[in-house]
Amino acid sequence: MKTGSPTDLMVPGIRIPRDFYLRDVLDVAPDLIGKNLVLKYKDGSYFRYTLTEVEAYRGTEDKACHASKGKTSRTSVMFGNGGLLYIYLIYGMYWMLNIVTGTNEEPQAALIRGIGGISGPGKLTKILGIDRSFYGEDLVTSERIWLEDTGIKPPYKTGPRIGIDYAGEYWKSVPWRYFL
DNA sequence: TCAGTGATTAGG
DNA sequence: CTAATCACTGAG
Repeated sequence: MKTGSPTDLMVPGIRIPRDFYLRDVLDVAPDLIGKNLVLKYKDGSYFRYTLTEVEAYRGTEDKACHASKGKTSRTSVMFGNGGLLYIYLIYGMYWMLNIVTGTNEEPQAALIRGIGGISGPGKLTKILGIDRSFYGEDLVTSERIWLEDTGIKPPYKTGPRIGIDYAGEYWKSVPWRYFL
């Protein structure tokens, strides 16, 4: 069994059900802080890391959200029900891990920016081995990746989202980044 | 500050 | 087909 950093709760919890993800991303994203991300590998080993940093991307209005350019083959999963993973490659090197939220035709997702002691969305997917093959994976039914609720709700801070200079002043400034 | 790196997208 | 873009990272 692989374990995380000393900051991890490292407490097994209960798999989070569908309803959790079907809410608005502005409710789900802060609720993700303190939840455990669990990965099970083919050799039987586990990762169980606490989510420490998350960003919300919300709807076609949000100029920072990939769905603002409409539904494409890449973003299609965001237009479905919550609980599935939206994965994409950025700068030719880094896979981004996003959790789709909301209900049908409400394109939303939460970007996972930090887990356990690992800070940075590109670094964590590299360490976890998350790639293209996780696109559309369902956190509610998957045998290799899911979220657990330990019942602990740590206090969190908020701030503007990172790396979205192209989105314009307003969308750049909304405090949709949540972190420990 | 800046290069690396390649999928995705819009446009011809 | 071409070219621009990019929810990042690590080196200097």
